[in-house]
Amino acid sequence: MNAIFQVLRQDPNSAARAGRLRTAHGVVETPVFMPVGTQGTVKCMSPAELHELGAQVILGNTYHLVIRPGLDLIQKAGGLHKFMAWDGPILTDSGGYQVFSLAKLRRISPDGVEFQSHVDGATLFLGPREAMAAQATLGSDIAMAFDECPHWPCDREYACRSLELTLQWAARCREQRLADGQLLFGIVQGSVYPDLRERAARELAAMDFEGYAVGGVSVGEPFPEMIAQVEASVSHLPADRARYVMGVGTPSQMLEMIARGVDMFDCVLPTRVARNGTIFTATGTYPIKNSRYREDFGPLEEGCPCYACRTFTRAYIRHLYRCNEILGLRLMSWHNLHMYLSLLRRAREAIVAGSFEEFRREFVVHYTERTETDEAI
RNA sequence: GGGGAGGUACCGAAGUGGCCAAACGGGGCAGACUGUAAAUCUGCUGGCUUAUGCCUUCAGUGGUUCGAAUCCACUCCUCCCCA
Repeated sequence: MNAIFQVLRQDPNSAARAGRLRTAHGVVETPVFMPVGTQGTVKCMSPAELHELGAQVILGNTYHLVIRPGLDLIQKAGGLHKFMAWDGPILTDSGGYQVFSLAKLRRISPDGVEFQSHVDGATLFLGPREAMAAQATLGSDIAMAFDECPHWPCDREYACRSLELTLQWAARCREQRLADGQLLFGIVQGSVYPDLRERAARELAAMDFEGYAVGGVSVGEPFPEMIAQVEASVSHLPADRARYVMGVGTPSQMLEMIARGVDMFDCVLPTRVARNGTIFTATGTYPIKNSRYREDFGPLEEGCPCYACRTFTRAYIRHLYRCNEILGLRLMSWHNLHMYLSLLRRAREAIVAGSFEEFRREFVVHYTERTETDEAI
């Protein structure tokens, strides 16, 4: 079979599965974590470094790239892959998330969303038609439907109206022509209402997308709420298509979702938090900027094989951070991405080996969302 | 020796009779960050402390005043110019 997505191994003790997603720029082995490269770059990391870290697919963002440098330029450059010199798969977000994050700068209508550019205030319109055309020009491997990501909390009435819009837009996106070989994913919304989630999943499934995403999570809700909405969505999505939870999450959150049948994740956490001086480890996060690491000559994480840990000490990286030295940001980003990417790689190996539940339980026991600082108190 | 400028919290620097435990920067300490308006943002930064609370501070000493970082006198110290 030449299916776009294949489930290669189903975990016997959970809904976890190991899969393979075929894209125009290569095969993606799932479950997978996709580093976020909003403006045509995963901040601090070169494509060569991303390959070395084992990144299989990265994100780009339609809204941001339309504003800067503009589609014309990227078209002249020969598409986003060539422009940014990344030859692997790229997934582009449609700009739907900016409907959420730039709420103060936008106005929603049935045809789309009018944004005021956060850069220069210029008016910009993005709807299903524009977002699809833009992503076709960018030439990403996976395009996302244009959706509205509602805030949390969100009353039922708004959630209903918002979902109505998202579903209409999804249908319009589906009708649009994309670039050759470009895959399109639909996005389940519905806020915290399981019946809305179910309806969204069923209607989107009927539209026959190449893959499905769960949106509208990690918008401030507590984790039990998040996982409930993921379950409510995923359980009604076709099993033979890739499932992608957008904007998630922490290491343990991802494992919990893998156990519920999720295949793909993206999150700014490892890279953003790195630039703000926080390190991810197998036991949780800790702020390297804290004074207690002043004279700590151990690695960022004991036993970690990444370049930053093999080569530099906490004391040194803390010093770089405090002096605003770029290398510090790079090394922290390097380590955090390595932590995320290797975790998902090992999760996949565990699924293939039939030991995912054991792997998940083992990890979660040692991993706490608390920081080492909390433990010390 | 003569003339001038100045000494404020960890540092720089405002403040020149009450609204001053003292602006603002920096530094320091901590926190946040989940489809990236983010190398960003928030809080604390004299002591005691729940405090619209008390105590100790604006070079030092003494004074004027109901009240002084702010006015006066003297002392100490720093810098600049002329000898």
